Amino acid sequence: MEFNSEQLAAAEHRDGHALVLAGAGTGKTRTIIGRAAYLMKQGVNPKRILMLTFTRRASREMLDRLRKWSGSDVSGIMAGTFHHFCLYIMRRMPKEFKLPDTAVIDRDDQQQLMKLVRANYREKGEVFPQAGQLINYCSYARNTNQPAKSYLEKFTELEPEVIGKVLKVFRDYEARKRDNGYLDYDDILFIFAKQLHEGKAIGDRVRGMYDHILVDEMQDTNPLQWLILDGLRDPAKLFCVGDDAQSIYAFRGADFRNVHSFGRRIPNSTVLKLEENYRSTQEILDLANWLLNSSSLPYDKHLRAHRGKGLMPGLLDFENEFDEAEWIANDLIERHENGTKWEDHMIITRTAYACRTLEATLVEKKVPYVFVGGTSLLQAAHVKDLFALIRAAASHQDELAWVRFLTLWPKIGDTTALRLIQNIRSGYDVKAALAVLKQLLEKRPEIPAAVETMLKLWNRPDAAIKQAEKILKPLLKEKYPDNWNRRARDFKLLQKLASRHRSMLAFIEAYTLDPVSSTQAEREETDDAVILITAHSAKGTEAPVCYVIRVEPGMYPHIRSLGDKSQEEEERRVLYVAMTRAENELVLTRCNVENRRGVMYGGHWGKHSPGGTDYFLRDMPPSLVDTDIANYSPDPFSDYDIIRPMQR
DNA sequence: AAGCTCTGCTTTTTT
DNA sequence: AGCAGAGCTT
Repeated sequence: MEFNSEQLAAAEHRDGHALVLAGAGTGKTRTIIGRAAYLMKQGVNPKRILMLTFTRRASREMLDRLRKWSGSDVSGIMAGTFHHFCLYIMRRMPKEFKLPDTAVIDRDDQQQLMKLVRANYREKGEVFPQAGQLINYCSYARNTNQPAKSYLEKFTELEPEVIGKVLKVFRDYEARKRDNGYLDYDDILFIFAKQLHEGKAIGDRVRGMYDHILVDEMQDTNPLQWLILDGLRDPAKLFCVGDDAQSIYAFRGADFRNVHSFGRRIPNSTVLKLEENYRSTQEILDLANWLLNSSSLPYDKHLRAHRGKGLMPGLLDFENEFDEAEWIANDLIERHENGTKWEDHMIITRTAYACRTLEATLVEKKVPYVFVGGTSLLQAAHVKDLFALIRAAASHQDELAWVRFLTLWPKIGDTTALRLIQNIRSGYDVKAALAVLKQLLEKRPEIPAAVETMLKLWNRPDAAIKQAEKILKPLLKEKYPDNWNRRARDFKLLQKLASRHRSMLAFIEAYTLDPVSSTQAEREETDDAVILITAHSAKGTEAPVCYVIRVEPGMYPHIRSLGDKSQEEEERRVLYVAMTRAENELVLTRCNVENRRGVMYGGHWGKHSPGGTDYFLRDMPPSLVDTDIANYSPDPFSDYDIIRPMQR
C-alpha cells in the first residue's frame, strides 16, 4: 500500500488525539486502514482497536481491505456502526445497563407505535403532526441532546397548546415502548451514552476496553454520538476522519461543527489535512469546486487532481424522464458491448422515488442493476407481515407484531386485534397467552395454531420462514393481488439469508440494524451489475463512470428544503458528494420540468426565499460542461434507417 | 360497532 | 405505496 507524505503523517501519528480533515477522494479510507495496519505493526492487539463507521457496508469493506493489504488476522478488531457497537457492548453487560429482554425496532415500527399513541390524543378534525413527523421531532431532539420541549418551541411552528399535547404523546410513547420491551435506534445510543457518563463503574470498564478508536465520516456524527466518543476517550486515543463539505445528515442531528470544534474541545489534539485528490480528473473537480465556491459559506476547499486532465463532464437535457432513462440505458448497453463491466457504472439519484422510471427502463432493457438505499427488503409490507407472525411467537408482549399478525385475518380489524391483545398480554408467558387466545378465538383455531407452529421451529429460522409463508400465503395473496410472484421471490431470498443464522431473533436483529435492500441481496447471485444508488448512500463510494440523474430545479436543492438557508446548503453538499464520486467520466442529466405537475407552487419553486438559491446550476459557467449530446454515444437513432425531411 | 372498499393525495435523505 | 377519510356492508 502506498501513501503520500500527508497520508503517511496521519496514519503514523503518535500520541494524542487526531482529526484528519480529508477532502473528497483524498484517500480517507486508505488513511484509516493504514492507521489500523500501522497500529498492529507496532504491536497493538487488534482487540484493543475500535473502528466506528457510518454504515455496516463501510465497515465490512474497510475490514476486507485491511485484511488484504496487511495480510494479518483482523478478526479481533471491533468494527461497526455506533448502533452496532453500543448494542454489542450492552448485550454483553445486560445487568449493568439494566437491559432486560428487548427487541430492536426499526423506524417503521416506531411509526406504527406512535400512530397508536397519537390516536388517543388527537381529536377529530384537529390539525396535529403525523406519526412520522412526531417520530422525527422526538428523534431529532434526542440525537441533539436537548429537551423535547425547548426543541419544539425553538425549531417548530407548532402552537403552544399543540406542543403541550405533543409532549404528552411523547411521554406516552416512551412508556408504551418500555411496556413492549422495545428499543428504538435512539434508545441504543442514548442508554449507552447515559451509562457511559453517569454510571461510574460501567464507564471505567468500557473505557478500559480499547486503546484506539478510529472514526470514519466524523462530519456526520451528531451531539449524542459525540457524547459517546467523548465518554470513550482517555486513555483511548481518538483518530477521526471527516470532511465538512460532505456533511449531509443534518436531518439526523449531525453537526459538522463537531469537526470544526474538535481541536477546541479535545485538549492535546492535532488537526491534519489531506488535500490531493486521487480519484477524479481535473475537469470533474473544477465543476465540483465551482459548486462549493458559489456558496456563501466559506468551505475553503479547492480539490486538485493528482491524475491531471481528462474528459469534460456532460450536462444533457431531455424532454422528460422517459427519454432520460432510455438514453442512459442505451448508453450503458453500448459501453457494455464495448467491453466495460456493468459494475463500473454508478447512477446517482437524489431520491429513491426519482429513479422509478429509470429502474423500469433498466428492467425492460435487461440491464442488470442493484439498488442501494431506499426501502429495504425488511421494510417491504409482505415481509413485515411474515415477520409479525414470527415476532408474535417470540413474545406475547410484542404489541405491534400481534396487531399486524391478527389483522391479516378476515374480520379482524384494529379494534378486535387490540382487544385480543389486551387479554394476551395479561398471560404469564407465550404459552399462557396462547391458551387465552384459543379460548377467545374458539371458532378460528388456525390463528393460534400458526403461532404454535412457529414455536416448534424456533431454532430453525429457514424452516420457520418456509412454514410461515405456507400458512400466510392465502391471506397475503388476497392482500397483494397484483405482484404476488415478485413477493414470493422475496420469501425465498429471506429463507436463504435466515439459514445463516442460528436463531430467529438473531436473524431479525441483524437485519433490523443492517437493512438489506432486496436487489442488494440478489446481488450475491449476480456479481456484475450497474449500481443505482441514492446520493446519501453513495458517500464513501466511487466508480469510473457516474451518471447523476434529474439534476433539475426542484431536485437540487430538493423542493422540500427551499426557504431554509442551512437546508439549502446541505443540498449543495449532497450534489457535491454526488459529483465527486466519478473517477473518469461524470454525466449530469436533467429533464424539462416546466410542465411537470406538482413541482411548481404558484409560479414559485416551493417557498422561494429572498437571497436563497432555487437551483444550483442556474448560473453555471457553460465552459465547465459539455452539453452536446452528440459527443455522448449512442445516437438514439443508430438502430434505424430513418428518413430526414428536406430543408425548405 | 366494526370491518372493508374506494378515492384522492403526496412522494427526501438513514442508523 | 401508503395514508386519511367517506361511505358502504356485515
